[in-house]
Amino acid sequence: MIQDTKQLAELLFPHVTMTPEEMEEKFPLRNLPEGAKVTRFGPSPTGFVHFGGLFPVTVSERLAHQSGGVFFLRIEDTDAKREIEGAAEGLIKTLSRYGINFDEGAVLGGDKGDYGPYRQSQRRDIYHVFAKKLVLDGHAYPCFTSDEELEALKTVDKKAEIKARDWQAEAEAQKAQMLKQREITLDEVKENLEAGNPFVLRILADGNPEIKTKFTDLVKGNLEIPENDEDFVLLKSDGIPTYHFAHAVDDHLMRTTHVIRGEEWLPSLAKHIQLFKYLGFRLPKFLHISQLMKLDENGAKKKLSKRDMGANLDDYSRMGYAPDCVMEYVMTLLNSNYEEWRMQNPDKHYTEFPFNIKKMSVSGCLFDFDKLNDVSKNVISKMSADAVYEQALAWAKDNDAELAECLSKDADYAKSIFAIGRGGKKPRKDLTTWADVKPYVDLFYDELFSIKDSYAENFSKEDIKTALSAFLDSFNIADDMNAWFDKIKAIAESMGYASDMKAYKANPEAYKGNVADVSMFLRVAVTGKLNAPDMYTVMQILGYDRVVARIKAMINNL
RNA sequence: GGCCCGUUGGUCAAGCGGUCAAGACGCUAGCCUCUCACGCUGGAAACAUGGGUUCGAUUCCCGUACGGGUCACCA
Repeated sequence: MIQDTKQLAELLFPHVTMTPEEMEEKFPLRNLPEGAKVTRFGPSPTGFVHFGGLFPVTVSERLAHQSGGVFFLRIEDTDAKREIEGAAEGLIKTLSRYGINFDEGAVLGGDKGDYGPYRQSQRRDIYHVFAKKLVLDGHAYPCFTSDEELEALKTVDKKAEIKARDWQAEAEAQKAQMLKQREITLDEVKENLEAGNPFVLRILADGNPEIKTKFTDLVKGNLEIPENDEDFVLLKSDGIPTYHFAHAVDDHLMRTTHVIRGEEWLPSLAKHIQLFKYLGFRLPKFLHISQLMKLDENGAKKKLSKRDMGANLDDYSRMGYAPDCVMEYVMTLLNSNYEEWRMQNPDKHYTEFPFNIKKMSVSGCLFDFDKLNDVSKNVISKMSADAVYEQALAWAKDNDAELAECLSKDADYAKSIFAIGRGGKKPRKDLTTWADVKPYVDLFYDELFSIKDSYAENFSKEDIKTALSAFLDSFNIADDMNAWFDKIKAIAESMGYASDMKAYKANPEAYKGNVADVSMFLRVAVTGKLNAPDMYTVMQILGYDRVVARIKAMINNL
């Protein structure tokens, strides 16, 4: 180990002139009311927003905004190799559709806020200030790598070979290697530097894994964390920090109070605790959130991975799920008393729910489409006809041009369709996604209308024709619902069908059928389907001419 | 394999030493009803396992099994 850390630090970071103290002054503690939480979302711009990612994001957003704090966006673009062009913008737009908005950070159009820059790739100088301090304090050392070693890094896919690895041998080799690297001398450092050899900065870990320290995670509860003894990388050879180092520096300087992330970070927590300690930073609170699982072909639980259907948040938009519905589902999973609250507050927005960290699940959960569908159905049933119209139309414009055409040509007409059975205590729940709209409204549009269901064989065509003709003879669009239905009952009676369901059920043999059958004759002719919303209302919306035309067409085609 | 986390019906879950072990989704029987969509009343269905501690364990402790996560110059 090099004793003269001052000289080493100057050698490694001659360009760094600022001190950690100056950094502290530059990014002072936030002036926020007591209890206000500062949280962040720190995506790496490598793709779409993952459904599972919605968990930590939502918790972060809720906790910050519910407490009058700050929720900011930090782009963690420390891995240039994996970065995807435009991914950051895509993430922001997607989240915005889901009602997740940031107070500060790397928002669209540039940085906003006093704690930036908010892209890690632009914070290099800041990290180096603290890297230098760590070297100075004897907590970090350079590790030079040869070209061959660098080359090997590119070709070896450690992930792919994960099962075949000899873990023990590997660990021993690593340990030996680490010890050797620590023995580098000042002269060797100079030589390498002069030769232009790249190096990574490693932490000099003095932990003992045998020693476990107690740590309280706000979600997981009391944990036992073994001390870290692994000399993990702080700065990569390009001078950009790894996640661990960037996390410590950024969350400290940006004054994050609550670090909210997936539980896959739990194994790294020991490293982070150690780093905060070496840096002299106060540890923020941590919430490690359980993973969202999916059932694989073999019926085994698996982490919902990127390739799974339903992993990409944008998939839900395409499938026609409204963002509010997805968020409602997420809330039911995030807080176990959410559904109870919802029953008591059916009309409130989910942001009014008092989110409670204590009510968060400690174990992971399985994604359940049935539950999503149910939640979704309920959310849509409570929307206004106008809201349904607007969202359905927006979806149709992107996904179904024919439907979009129908809906947009007469907004009032479309809204009258969506108003059916809406607004009361027991609203209809026909729509789960916007993709359900077309088969639901098709009967109201001649260009979508067709006879989709057929009459059961046990009814004679003559009876059907007789009923349809009789209806046409007496049909008056101005009738109220009772008068309208009385006429149908009269037709039923005249044909030997029971007009009263109770009478029919008491003695079915006495009749050829009942008024429900007669209604069905009409329903198929008018709607093309065996099942449809209340027929009186349907006819009112369709109007006299179309009702008559469809019934006549049916009589002719039978 | 080491380390970490978890384990209540098919799924999400309440429970925090004494309960007939909530509720929701799904499934299911029936009622209501002009069909559907609602709504209503029921039903089947669970504390992984072995030891402790205790008058008493789903609840506390230890082990086992099972599940998950992680072990990069990725986050």
